[in-house]
Amino acid sequence: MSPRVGVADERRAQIMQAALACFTRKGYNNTTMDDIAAESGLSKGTLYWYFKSKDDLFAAAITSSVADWGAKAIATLEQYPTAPGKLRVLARRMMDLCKELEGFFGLFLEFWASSPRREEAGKLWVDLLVQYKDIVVEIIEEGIRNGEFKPTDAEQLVWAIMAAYDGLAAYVMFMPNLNLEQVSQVFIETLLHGLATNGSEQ
Amino acid sequence: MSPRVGVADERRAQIMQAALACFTRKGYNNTTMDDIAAESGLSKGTLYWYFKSKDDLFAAAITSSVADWGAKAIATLEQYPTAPGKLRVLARRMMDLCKELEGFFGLFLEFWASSPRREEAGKLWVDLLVQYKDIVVEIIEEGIRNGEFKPTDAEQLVWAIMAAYDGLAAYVMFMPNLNLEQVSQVFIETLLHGLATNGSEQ
Amino acid sequence: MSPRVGVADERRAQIMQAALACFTRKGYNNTTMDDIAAESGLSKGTLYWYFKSKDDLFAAAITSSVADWGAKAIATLEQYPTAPGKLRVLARRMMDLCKELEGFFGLFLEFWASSPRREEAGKLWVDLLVQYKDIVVEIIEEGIRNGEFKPTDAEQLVWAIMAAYDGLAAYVMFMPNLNLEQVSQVFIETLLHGLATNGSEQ
Amino acid sequence: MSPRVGVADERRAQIMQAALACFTRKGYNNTTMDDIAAESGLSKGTLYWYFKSKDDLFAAAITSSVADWGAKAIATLEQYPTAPGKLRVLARRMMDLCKELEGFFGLFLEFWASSPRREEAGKLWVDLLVQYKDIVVEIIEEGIRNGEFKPTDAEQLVWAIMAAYDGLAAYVMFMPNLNLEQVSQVFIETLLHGLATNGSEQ
DNA sequence: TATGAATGAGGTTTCATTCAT
DNA sequence: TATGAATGAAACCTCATTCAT
Repeated sequence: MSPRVGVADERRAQIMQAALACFTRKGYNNTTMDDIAAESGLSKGTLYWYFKSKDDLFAAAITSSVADWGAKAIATLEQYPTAPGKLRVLARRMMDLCKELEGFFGLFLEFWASSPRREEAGKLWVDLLVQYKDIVVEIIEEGIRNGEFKPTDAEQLVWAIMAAYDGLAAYVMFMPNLNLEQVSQVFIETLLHGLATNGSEQ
Repeated sequence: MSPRVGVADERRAQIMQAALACFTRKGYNNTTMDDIAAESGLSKGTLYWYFKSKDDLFAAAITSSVADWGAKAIATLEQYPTAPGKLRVLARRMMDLCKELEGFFGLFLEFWASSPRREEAGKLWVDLLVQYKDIVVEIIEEGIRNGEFKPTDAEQLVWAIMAAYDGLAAYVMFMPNLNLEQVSQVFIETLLHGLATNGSEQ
Repeated sequence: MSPRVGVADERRAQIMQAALACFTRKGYNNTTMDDIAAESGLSKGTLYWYFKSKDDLFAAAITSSVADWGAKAIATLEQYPTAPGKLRVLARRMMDLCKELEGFFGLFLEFWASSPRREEAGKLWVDLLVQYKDIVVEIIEEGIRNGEFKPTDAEQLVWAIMAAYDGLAAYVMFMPNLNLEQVSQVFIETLLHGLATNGSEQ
Repeated sequence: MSPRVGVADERRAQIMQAALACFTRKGYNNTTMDDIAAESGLSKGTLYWYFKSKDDLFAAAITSSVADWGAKAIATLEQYPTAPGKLRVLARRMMDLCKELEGFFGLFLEFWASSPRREEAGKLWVDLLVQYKDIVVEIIEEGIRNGEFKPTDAEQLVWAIMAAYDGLAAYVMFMPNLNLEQVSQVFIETLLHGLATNGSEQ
């Protein structure tokens, strides 16, 4: 009776995927709804059947994509017992993210800057950032409680760490030669060393 | 003939300043040439007399503005003898920059993402970044040579540090509550601690 | 087979009613087939099963509605013996119509003006107008034959009278304060006085 | 120095004229900005240089056109001494208007009905109507004061008269055979007779 | 019969750029 | 030099209509 159950979800996914491909390839402003229609193999009208506007489609696409990744990252962390171990893994995952999501940070910034209603547009990103920040803060504070790390204002530090990775994700867009793995490793090891309680090396 | 030169430069400066004001206020895409004409008190035609295109005007405006700052930063550093001291000062200057230049990183990213010829547009930023990177790398390597810092791949680390500050500059645009000073301080102290040779604290 | 007929007619009526509600509320162009689907509680596809096009649905809806009223009006007239009496009643009925049908004249005019095939669209209205005109002409000519009215070119006069009521129906749409009852009464009494044979007042 | 003084006004007039031609030919909704651009020999962009929107252009065009006529009509009236004489002239002028302005009433109704902001759109017409109404009311009340007409609620009567002419102007659009002159004459004479004080014929 | 997803032509508007003066 | 009128390509979005179930 309903062989078409989920057609709507499928279509939405199909459209968001096409949109993401176009957006990352050409940027938000340079991507036209026609581009997305062509990429998805659907008509422009259909795009508007599933999404209210270009803005709406963008937000949906970027959110779902980032959310997917977030879930995976958290799951992975569970298995690592020590705080430094967790941070190292997280760092590696973030590098992957930079490649997988290819410049989402820049993409979002473009969207945000171009949006006449920046306030609103910004919330989208703030929500995601805060969510991840909290996860990392918890790891560090746990490390502090365990005596692995020395007392530190974790919240502030995490903002800087996240900003570093977002910034690198952006850098790599126009500096493809940047060796993200090395950068990330040197960075995270320096930080871990800086966080370490004296005499303890992990 | 030569007195005219002054007029032309003045006009260019006048236009770039107006452009910068508009761009930072409304973003690259949302700023129209009409906006800039109105802000500068000149006519649209005049804008095109001094600048080839909107792209061109943007590049000129952002470059001159950032270059100004670069010179100042370097001059300041001279006076501080130790590497950690220099880094601390630099960090403080970078925070100021975030406020002064109000989200130039985001602005540039938007411009880059929106530009059909990204390659070209990216060069603008890469040049600036490399320039600053070299300065900071030199400081750190000096510290290593002095025995203040332990051996580290300075180049890689500096990319991460710069990315962090650029990222924070972007974050603060849509999270005005972010306390940049604290973030910067915790961040830089952790890094300095991580760089420090054992037993030595600065 | 025959029991189905009832269902079909019911559906048609249901749709026309919903259509009329939307059209009078928002005008012809501003009413979408989606609006009508929502108002009728049916799907858009169903609308097209019963009506060939938006044009078609409009014509059907407006015609059936006006036709209903026409029948009633004629029936009422029978009971009044004198020509002036009939005209007075007709005037009162026309005022009611203005309210009941809320600006059908304007609605039709919009439809007609928007229709790429005006010729065709116009016929719809001409047919209705001629039909009513003939009724009123007959009343006046009867009055003339009876000696109640002085000889007059009834046909021409009736066009003006009908135009007046249609025009008022339109006026009242954007001048809701217009007191239709008073306007109608002063108008009709002046006309009746103008038509009256000397010495006779009704 | 300014051979181009008045270029703006000239262009505006040129555009409004072209717009009016298109609007009366094809209706408001069926006229595209491309049509007007083609008709005026200008580019679409230029249309928007002089007028904020299609609505705006429509309002400007219709207002200026009707206003032109109004001035002429009033001037003509001065020369006729008696109230009936004035009304007869006015009637004749109104007939001319119907032809000259070819269905402005219908055009406006379409515009009004199609406008999402009807309130606002309606004001345009109300203002014009009230203006003319006052002129005619004044004529009739003068006639009453002179003893030419019997006491009557002039205001109400005039609304009906104006509605009749507007309605006729609309009728004639889809009934080109309607003999406006005769209709108008029979109508106005009947009204004048109805208004006349007993024993006086004009 | 009935649904609602899918279509795509076409509309209004914006805006970077040019050019006559 | 400077102006501002003029251009026109292109973008987003709507909506009457169709069609596979």
